[in-house]
Parts: sequence; structure tokens; C-alpha cells
Amino acid sequence: MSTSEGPGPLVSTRLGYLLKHAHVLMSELLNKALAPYGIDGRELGVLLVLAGHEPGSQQQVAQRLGVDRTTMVALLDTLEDKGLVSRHPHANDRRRNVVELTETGKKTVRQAIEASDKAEREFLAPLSPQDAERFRDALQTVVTRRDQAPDGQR
Amino acid sequence: MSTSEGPGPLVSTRLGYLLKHAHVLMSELLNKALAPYGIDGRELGVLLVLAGHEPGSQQQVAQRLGVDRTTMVALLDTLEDKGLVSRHPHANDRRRNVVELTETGKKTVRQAIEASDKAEREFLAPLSPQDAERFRDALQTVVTRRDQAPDGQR
DNA sequence: TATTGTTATACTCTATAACTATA
DNA sequence: TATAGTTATAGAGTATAACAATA
Repeated sequence: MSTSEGPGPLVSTRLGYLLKHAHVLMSELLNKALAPYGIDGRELGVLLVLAGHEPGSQQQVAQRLGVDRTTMVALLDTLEDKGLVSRHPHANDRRRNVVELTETGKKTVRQAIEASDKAEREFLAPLSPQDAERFRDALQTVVTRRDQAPDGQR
Repeated sequence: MSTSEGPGPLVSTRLGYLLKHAHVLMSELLNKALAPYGIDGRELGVLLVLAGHEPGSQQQVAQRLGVDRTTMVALLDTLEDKGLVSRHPHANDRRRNVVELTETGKKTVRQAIEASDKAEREFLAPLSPQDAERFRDALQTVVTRRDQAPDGQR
């Protein structure tokens, strides 16, 4: 997506427009940074969920990531093909697949996190370090939105 | 998209994750706010481009918005069906369609901008007014990215 | 009867290729 | 031949419905 001329200030100051393009830009930088490791941003999300929790069922992984369990099937298929995750039946409930990172997967996660950090630094480069930190904090506040206003109003 | 438990800090601190969810949240708030006027956020983008420039061809509108001209066709079809824009052939080049807001379209834009402002205030509600302003400025800086570093470094 | 993983299917958004009518 | 608009088609990404195996 390139505008080459810009849509004008009526559009380019809208949060919807800004957030969409910020997300597109970040995705491009991230996918470029992850390409050497053969994964994209969505797949890194799955790997990070696996890295951050005890091994769980496909459905648990899907819920944590906020995607449908049917979406998770194809996602894990490709990650398994790449040798980054393993699936094996749960001992006490054979309906479930226990999903885990392989050794290769764990190594890839470590490298991918570094690559992702680099992409984030690139994304934030136009901001001062303090503004960059404030920006990330604001994003987290807004996304986490536990619905308390900043100073008692509303 | 709801996670209901969260993907864990390894994922939820990533800019890619935060920007995606911020964009989804903003889109939901915006579309809800625009629903009474029968348009969504994408369609508002088109209307705002038309409101901010002299009447132009479909292709100019598409370029300004950063979408393909084939995408613009269906977008304008629905907006024309809703009576918000009009198409008529250019006087000196009958290959072109001149696209303009109708009177209804102009009125809708004014109302939709107010609704969009309200959705943005809702989105930014968890931040202090100063933080909200900083957040929008940072977004604009990052998206506009004319590739100069903040203070000569890099 | 309910749940897990799977498959088939469909829907949205978007882009590429080919067609038409003009230039 | 080149361009503007259009149409048909295809590719992501995601979701819903139905099915098999298991509980």
C-alpha cells in the first residue's frame, strides 16, 4: 500500500487511518526481519505463546492468541512442517494434541525475538527514546483498556 | 477477536501485536459510531478524500487512498447506491468519471466526522489528554516517516 | 451428550489479468 | 498504443458448519 501523494489532512489525522498504516508498516518491517528464519509475524505469535506457557492443547493456544481453533490447525501444520513445533496426543485425554516447541523451535524463537526487537527499533526510529517508550506504554494502556479513566472522570 | 485470558507478556508487549489490536479496537468503535449513518470506516475514508480535494477521477481518488482502482469501483458503487457520491463523465475525456459528493454526501460527512471524533475520544479515554495528544503525534510521526532520526543519531 | 481436532465451505478484503470504450 | 473504468478471477486471512474420534 503506497499513497505517493497522501489522502489529505482530513484523512491522515484520523486515528483509524494512522493505526491501520502503522500496523501495515510494522508488519512489513517485522516480516522482513523474520524472513531469514522462515517465519512471519503471525507464526512468531504462535511460537511466543508456546514459549510463554506450559505445553497446552491446540485449543488453549488458539484461545490465548484470540484465533479460531480451525485457524490454529493450518498454522500448526506449517510450523510442524518447518520442524518448529511438535504435536502428540495427551496421555489422559486422547482427543487433545499437546503442542510444544521443538529444540529447533526454541532456538528459532530466541533468534526471532532479536530480529523482532530490531524491527521495532526501526519502526520507532523517528521518535526520541522517551517518546518511543511513551508510545509503547500508551498502546498497552489503550489495548488493555480495563476501562478506568485516567483521573477519575467519566 | 477476544483473547479472554491474554497471550502472555512475551506476545502482549510486541508492537506488532499491540498495533494490530489497537487497530481492531479502533475499527470496532468507529464502525459502531458510523452505523447510524449507514457507512463504515473504509467508506468514510473515501468520503473524506472527496471532501478534501477538488472533484477528480476515480483513479485519483484511489491513488490518494492507496487502494487499487479495481477496489475503488465497488466502493463507489455502494456509495453511489446510498446517494452519497455521484459519477458523471468528464467533459473533455469521456474515459474518466468525475466523482463528487452529493448534498446528502456532504451532510453525511459532517455528521460522520463528529461520530468519528466521538469514537476517537472513546478510544483515547484511558489516556490523559496530554498522553492522548502525544500518542497521536507519535503515530503521525511514525507513519509519515520521512526517515530523519530524532536528533542526528543513526 | 459434549469436546478436540479436522475438513469443507464461505465470506471479506484486496490484487492481477483481461475486456471495453475512449484517447 | 495507451489509459480509465469495469469485470472475472484468485489469493490471503478468517470464520461457521459438519464430521470422526474420544470423553
